[in-house]
Amino acid sequence: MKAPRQSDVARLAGVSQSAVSRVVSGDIDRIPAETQERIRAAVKELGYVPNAAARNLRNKRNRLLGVHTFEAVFPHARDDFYFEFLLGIEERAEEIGYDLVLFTSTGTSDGRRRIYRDGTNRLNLADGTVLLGAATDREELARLWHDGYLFVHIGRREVAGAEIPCIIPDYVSAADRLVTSLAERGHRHFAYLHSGIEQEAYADRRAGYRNAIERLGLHDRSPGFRGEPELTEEWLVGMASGPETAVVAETIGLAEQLRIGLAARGLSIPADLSVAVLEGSGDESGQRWDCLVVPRKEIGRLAIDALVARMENPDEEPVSRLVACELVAGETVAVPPQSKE
Amino acid sequence: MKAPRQSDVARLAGVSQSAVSRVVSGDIDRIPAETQERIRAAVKELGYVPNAAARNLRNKRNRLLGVHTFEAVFPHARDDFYFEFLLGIEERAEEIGYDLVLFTSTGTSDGRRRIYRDGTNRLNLADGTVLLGAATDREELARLWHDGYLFVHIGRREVAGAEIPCIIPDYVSAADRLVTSLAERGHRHFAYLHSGIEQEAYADRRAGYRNAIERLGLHDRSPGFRGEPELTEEWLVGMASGPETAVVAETIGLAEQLRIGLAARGLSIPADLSVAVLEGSGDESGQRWDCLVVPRKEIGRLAIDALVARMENPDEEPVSRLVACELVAGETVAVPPQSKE
DNA sequence: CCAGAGTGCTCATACGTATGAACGTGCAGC
DNA sequence: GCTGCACGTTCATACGTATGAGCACTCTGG
Repeated sequence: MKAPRQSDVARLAGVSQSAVSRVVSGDIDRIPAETQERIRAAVKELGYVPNAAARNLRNKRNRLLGVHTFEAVFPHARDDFYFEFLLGIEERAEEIGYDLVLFTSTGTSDGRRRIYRDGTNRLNLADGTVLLGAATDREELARLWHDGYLFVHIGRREVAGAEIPCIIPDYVSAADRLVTSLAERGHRHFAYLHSGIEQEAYADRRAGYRNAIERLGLHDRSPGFRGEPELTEEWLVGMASGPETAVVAETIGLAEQLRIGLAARGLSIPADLSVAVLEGSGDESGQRWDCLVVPRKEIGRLAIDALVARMENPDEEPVSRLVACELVAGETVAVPPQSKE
Repeated sequence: MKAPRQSDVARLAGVSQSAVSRVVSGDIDRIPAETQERIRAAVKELGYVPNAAARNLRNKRNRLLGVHTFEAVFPHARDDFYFEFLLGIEERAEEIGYDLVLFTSTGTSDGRRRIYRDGTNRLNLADGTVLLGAATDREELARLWHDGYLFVHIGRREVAGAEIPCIIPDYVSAADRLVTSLAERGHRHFAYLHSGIEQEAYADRRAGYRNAIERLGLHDRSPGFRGEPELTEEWLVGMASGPETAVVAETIGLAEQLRIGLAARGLSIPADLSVAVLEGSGDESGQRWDCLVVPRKEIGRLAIDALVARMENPDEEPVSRLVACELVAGETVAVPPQSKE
């Protein structure tokens, strides 16, 4: 009942274990067809299957790629957060013949997931790992980097003293282009709705926004820009009476709040105010916001490719990669109202 | 840059490799606290992390569980087919400290996935595997069984000469109870809408239906029951004029067709005909069918448990397990119309 | 008829870990 | 002062594979 080994096959075929190994793993330059046949027949008869652990130990290669998220995957997959990434990851892994390990064993009682648990790094079971998730633990990232472990991170992550290779949705450029296109439609006075989230992805949006505002000589009066995430009454009043004709919101949620707040004052989008969102809007059938599209599936695929590239070229400097985000038109941007011209 | 091994730690701590192994893996009965301290310090200093491959080779245990589907997972996950199963699988694996391997490398050009590819069985990378999917390949299942590989299948699968351990939604009982509850509301004449799918899960539904019909002495006139899956004009006519007051449909799709066919004749559900479906209806906001609920998440969890149980008790006979499905009331069942009494 | 090259295969070893057996030391008991 | 034992540690080995080096043999060309 025990799984047959190469030596069992060898005995049956009347050759040595190394001959079997050569045939099984394709190193057959000096093995005549007839012997190969004999060995293959024996392999088949015994139902021999290579032992992954042994191969691994010997080769340092697994054809196994890890996926680590700092929270459970599937619950979130449903709200589309991880979903498209996984789709791309799975698709690409399948194409190039790798299996995927979902690191689930690393869960702690508080629902977070750790890479290092009592000193063990489960990740090194895989040849390399794609990390993702909003709740990235920077300390662990730093340690992983210092250990020389092979990984890429989806989304930009800045960690002092470590050069994390990332696949980065280009929010800087997307935000810049979004503002630019609003300016082209005549908007000069902008406000920015700040989510309060302190994370690279949001810093990038803010940078892109600021870039465009300055480059084009536009005017900005943003409560969020100065760091207050809430839509206060005062702000809404200011917005209604002030010169602003366009608002750039970081999230759909903020935009929705804004719409409600405006409606309460008898103002509507986009007639009175144009609103664009720096986030993909999904397919939900509500308001069709002018927004951007993060090519998540593509990013998943690229992450796998980056990982494999690094595996094949261990000496090369790891490098991050920007991925462009498209802007999509919705129904929430128009030319500025005449009343404010 | 190379990862430190136990022997490196040992040298630094001034002990032998085996002492390190003992401390690292918790076999410390005869190692005094002071030595442990020294070793732990060395582990920390070098950033030692156990090599998973070597451990696996030595232990024959991986703490890796496989998930194999005969089609790509994620595309289908979205329509909820795999989703809840995966949710349960991930959840339970996390709870008991296992990682998951998604077998993606086994894809073939035709989109199907194979377990055995040029003789190699990738699955044995994991300690055991959960198999699922509509498109189960029975030959591979049989071979896997004969190879003595450890697995469980989600959903009943019958393969000649092999006793596949399955986690089975109890469609037999659910169908029986469904008919029973219809009978309790006064229905005596039934028809059954047959999907034409030849698979155990549907055979079970049919068996349960038939059981109840016979046990309760009810009347059945089912085109589907005799094997024709289509809703023909004749059948609809027969249904409208015949004595039937209740229809049991295998799928939501069939039920929808039926509703449209009836509407075209001016008949409505449930006023003229009660309809219940032997399938979960999901959350879509359309018609709220009387139907059953397959506890998918629970089944995913049970599959993991069954797998682990078999790992821990290799000698015990593998055994399949039935999981009860609840019936949920919708808006498509009523008492029989007076006109047909 | 010998040097040299090529062919078909095997030997031996390393990968990193876990663990039963064994070894040496110190100490208690008689 | 010898026996026996507990303690702390190391030895030696096995897990299954891949591969460079090496061996025996055959053939070719000069």
